[in-house]
This record gives sequence, C-alpha cells and structure tokens, in this order.
Amino acid sequence: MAKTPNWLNPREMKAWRSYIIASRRLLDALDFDLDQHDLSMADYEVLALLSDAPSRKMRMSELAELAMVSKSRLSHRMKVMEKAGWVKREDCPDDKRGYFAVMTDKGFKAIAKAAPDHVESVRNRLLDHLTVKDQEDITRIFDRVTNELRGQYINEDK
Amino acid sequence: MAKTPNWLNPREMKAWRSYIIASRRLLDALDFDLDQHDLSMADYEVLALLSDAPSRKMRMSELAELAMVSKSRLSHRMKVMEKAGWVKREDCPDDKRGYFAVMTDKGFKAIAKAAPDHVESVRNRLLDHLTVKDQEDITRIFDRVTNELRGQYINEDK
DNA sequence: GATAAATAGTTGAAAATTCAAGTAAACTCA
DNA sequence: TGAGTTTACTTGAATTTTCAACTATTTATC
Repeated sequence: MAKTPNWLNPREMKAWRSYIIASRRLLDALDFDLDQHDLSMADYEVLALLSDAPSRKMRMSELAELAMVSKSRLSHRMKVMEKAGWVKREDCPDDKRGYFAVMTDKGFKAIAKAAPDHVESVRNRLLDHLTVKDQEDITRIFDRVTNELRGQYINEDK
Repeated sequence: MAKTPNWLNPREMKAWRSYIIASRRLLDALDFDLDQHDLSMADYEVLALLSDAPSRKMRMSELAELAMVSKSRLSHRMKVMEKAGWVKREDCPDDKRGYFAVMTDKGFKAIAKAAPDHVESVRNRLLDHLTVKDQEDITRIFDRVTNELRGQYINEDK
C-alpha cells in the first residue's frame, strides 16, 4: 500500500517555486539577449568551451560532456555551426573513430564579439541583483546540489 | 568606441557557473524522473495549473501565461494531450475568439498519480539538500531576481 | 589473435519547439 | 457604424532536439 505523499510545506513550496520561476525567466532572458548574435545559450557554451581549449580544439565526446549535451545533439549542432563557418571537424590520428571539433578564426571572432554582451547580460539579469553574500550562498548551495546529483542520476548518452 | 568588457571576477564566475550547472543537471534529473509518467516538466506544469483551477478549467491565454509557454506551444501541446485524453477544449461563450482548456477525469487521474512521485523527486534532487536557511535564502534571492526581470524583458507572445 | 564487448561518433526519422502568418472576434474612436 | 487595431487563438513550415539504429574502430578476454 502506497504511503501518503509527503507534500511540500509552505516554506519548501516557496523556495521551489521561486527558484523555478526565476530560472525560467532568467534563461529566457539570456537567450533573448544572445539572439542578437545568432546564438543560443547552448551554442554559446559550446563555442566558449572550444575557445578556451588548447588550440581551440577538443574531442567531440569531451565537448559534449562539458557542454552537457548529448553526442547526437552536438553532432547536429556542429553541422549547422560548420555551415556558419564557425567550426570544422578534424580527424583524430590517435583514434580513428574520433574527431576533433576545431574552432575557426571566424568562430573565434563571433564568440569574441558575443562574449562582452553576454557577460553584460548575465550581470543585468542576475548578478547585479545579488550581494556578495548572495553569490557565496548560491555557490555553496548549488555546488552541493551538483555534488548530490552527480552519481544519483545516470542517463546514457548525456 | 566600445568600452572594455567588465568580465566576471572569480566570485561572480563561481556563483554563475555553480548555479547554471546545477540547474541544468537538476532540470534534466526532474525530467528524467517524470518520464515514468509520460510527462515533461512543461506538461506537468500545465496539468498542475489546470488541476488547481476552478472547475479544472482555464482560458488558453491565462494558462499559457502562468505556465510560461508561448500560446503556439500550448496549442500544440494541447493537441497531443487531447489525443492522450487528458484535456479537451471548450469554447468560451463570453468571448467567441477564446477557448477553455479543460482537464478530463483521465487527465486528473494522470496528474494525481504523477504528483507524489514528482514531489518526491523534487525532494530527492533538491530540497533534501537544503537547510531551512538555504530555502529562505533561495526564496529571497530568486524572488528578487524575478522582480527585476519582470518589466525588463518584454518578449511578444510569451 | 580471434571474438566479444565497449567506445566514438554519425545519421535519419520522429517528436517537439519556434516562427511567421492567418482567421475571426472584440475593442476603439471618430 | 464602420475602418483600423488589438486580442485570442491556431496552423503549417522550418528548425531544433531526441531517439533508436548504425558504422567503424578500439579494448578486453580467453
């Protein structure tokens, strides 16, 4: 027999709702801002990772993992970013199954152009409204959440 | 001439990264859990709103607004939820342009079945790892973010 | 060193989402 | 009252994302 559900109390409910609503709006706003540069948050993240990698080059798998997208999705996105001339693929001599995602100069210019606006957007939409204490609280809390989540949830191909 | 970008300092960067990474993982995990019930977070939200509405019935526009999805998206989702027998549409006598989204008994049963597991999932993935103080901090911080965001960002049809 | 299993990545189709346009009713204001 | 505008939604096409194969290695095992 099913035990009676442990519904959220008002404090829990408020925390959860506040978080989820703000997050939805925030992410929407950030995507909205990035749109000026023909980028989504997801694509931005991929390009940012690539631009920081040595030789602006990274294995597809690693990039997918760090960007937290499926391999399949990365493959598809790479195809459109390749068409835009921002990235290309290079085969990997050490492992003939694998490829490197490589950022082109054009891609680097694109992200370099978008980055200041994006940072500004993150400030305007979020950071400007947080005190130093808030920032520290958020770091502490969400690092803990990530740590708990790691391990818990194993999803293939993610 | 462009002013030099105001890059994030390490504390800001950590707060931002911690938040965004935890959020991505958290949302993924919650969606993963809801999958047992053939629901996504977005569909769950729509059904939950509907189940709380008087007569389990709400105007499409209002529902879209509260669920924070575009009207177009809601229209499309309604079509598939209608096919699943969870909702139906009723025309609105007061305004012949408009419709009510109405939850069926079957839909109510579906959400009633999913709800305890979803709450449990929100606990496991998030709330269990937060102290009372953390919950209060989150409420305070994210309510502020939402308030700042409201107004700022006007996007048509959202 | 052959065979099985795992890894790296791609692909095409299906499903979901966005985008731009369309319809019909309801305001508005002169 | 009627021309213009706004509102409430839907629709179909385009884009994006997911899902389930599939290929080509590489790694492990015996």
